[in-house]
Amino acid sequence: MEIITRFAPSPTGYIHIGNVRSAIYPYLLARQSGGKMILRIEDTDRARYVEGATELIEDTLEWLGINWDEGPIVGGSHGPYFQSERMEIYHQWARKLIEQGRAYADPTPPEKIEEYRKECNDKKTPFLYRNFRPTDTPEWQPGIPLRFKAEPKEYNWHDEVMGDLHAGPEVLDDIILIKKDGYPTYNFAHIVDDYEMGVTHLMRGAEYLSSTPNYLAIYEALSIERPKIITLPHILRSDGRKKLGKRDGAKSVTEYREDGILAEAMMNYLACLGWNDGTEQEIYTKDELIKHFSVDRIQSSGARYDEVKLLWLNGQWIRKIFTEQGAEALYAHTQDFWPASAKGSSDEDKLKVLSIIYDRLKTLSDLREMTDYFFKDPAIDLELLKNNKFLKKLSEAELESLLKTSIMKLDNLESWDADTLQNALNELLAETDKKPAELFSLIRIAISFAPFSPALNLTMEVLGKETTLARLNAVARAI
RNA sequence: GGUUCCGUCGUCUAGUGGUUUAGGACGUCUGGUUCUCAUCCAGAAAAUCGCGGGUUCGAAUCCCGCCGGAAUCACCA
Repeated sequence: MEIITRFAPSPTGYIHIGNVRSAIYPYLLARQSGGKMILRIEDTDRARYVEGATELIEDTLEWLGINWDEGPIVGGSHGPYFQSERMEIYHQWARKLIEQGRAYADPTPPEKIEEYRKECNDKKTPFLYRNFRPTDTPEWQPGIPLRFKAEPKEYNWHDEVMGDLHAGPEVLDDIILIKKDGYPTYNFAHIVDDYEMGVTHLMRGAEYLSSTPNYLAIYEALSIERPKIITLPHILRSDGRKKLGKRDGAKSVTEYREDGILAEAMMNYLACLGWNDGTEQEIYTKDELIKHFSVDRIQSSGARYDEVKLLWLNGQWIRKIFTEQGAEALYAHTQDFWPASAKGSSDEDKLKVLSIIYDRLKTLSDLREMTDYFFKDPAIDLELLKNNKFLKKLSEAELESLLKTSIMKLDNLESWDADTLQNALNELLAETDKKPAELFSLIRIAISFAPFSPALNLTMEVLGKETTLARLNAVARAI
């Protein structure tokens, strides 16, 4: 049987890291089985609709490398894929329920319902609408909401992640199927759509766990087979045990892209948050995830979101891409992350800088802070020199003479490559009788005035002879 | 409050009755890689397996109770 999964977001804003996983897992499952993944836009709440949100969702998925076989843009044989365009389908299924006496139009005004609710709260009894079911129900027509007529009983079902679940009759209620504006609720629409679209594996967050018995009742009343239910545990806030949501400052996935997180790292981190293949592997490519993913190894407990580990993984991926795919491959990801000073520089120059600095990057945006001195002369800060823990014991005269000796030595070099420079630096150590910590610190600070930089000979090579000597001279004069 | 789910190092996790002195990863700490920062390498600290009973020769693993946390209880999804 072909596996068909779906990701069904509502276009109410960006996709945040708390809920992308409900797109990643269905994708992995569909791809590994040669099945299909459907993207469906659940836009039945007109009040919460956000212009452009659909495009943002599509863009986010695309960035992550998640493509869909049916849905907006690509089309498909089960469309339309926007719920707002499927009204007639919902109404047909609704009429079926009415004919069977399993749904009724509810004329009760909202204020009255509030009263019922309050009454129950005051008496500290659970509020179940079916206890207040109106006796006299009109013909269903636009402007009146349609409710399911619950037949309370026990439900036992199997969840591929949570195992065998059970719920008593007290959770079954007369939930709204169609709102008074004619739009279906999620509760009804997703059941109809999943069935019509042939979804075989339903993956969704744990927040739907407690309403599942009500869904089961609808499948039953509609006499349709339900998909396998796969409940994904929550991703928790890093500072507590609460579900991570937008209100907790859950960042959008695109925000991480802007911060220089690689899509590969994002996918890797999220996929492994709450899932593992039982081995000790930590770094997974998308293809490896597709190959090794399995639903029965998804955790049933929530996992805390840990940005520090994401950062580590991102560093791993930066290095992995560089060493396995080459400097150019990594460079292709860096366009938006260079400092303003690099604007006029050639790709060739930036590639050279990247090649010696890449293993220091945690995020691509670190480039902005870490590479500025390659592209423009740094401001001379003598305090930085004089307060250095190795240099502060040297007098100004000594510093100046060391610089001049170094300049002379370097100026006489015939070629300017890393090996030649390392040799020259080693010779300088012997000639000046200084420790590496002293001489190298001096030169390093003088040419960069940065808190850190790549190996000295590499930095000098990339900077070039002219720039290196000019900066050393400037510092020698300033002392 | 009702209902439901969850509970192994600080965090993510391995573990499905004995090879477990509970393994790995992030983080932390220490040392090494001729300067810095990072990488990399080596090492350390870190979990009475939520608690209490039981079953068993033997339990993180099975059963019961309790405790703690979370989710949900909308004409939102």
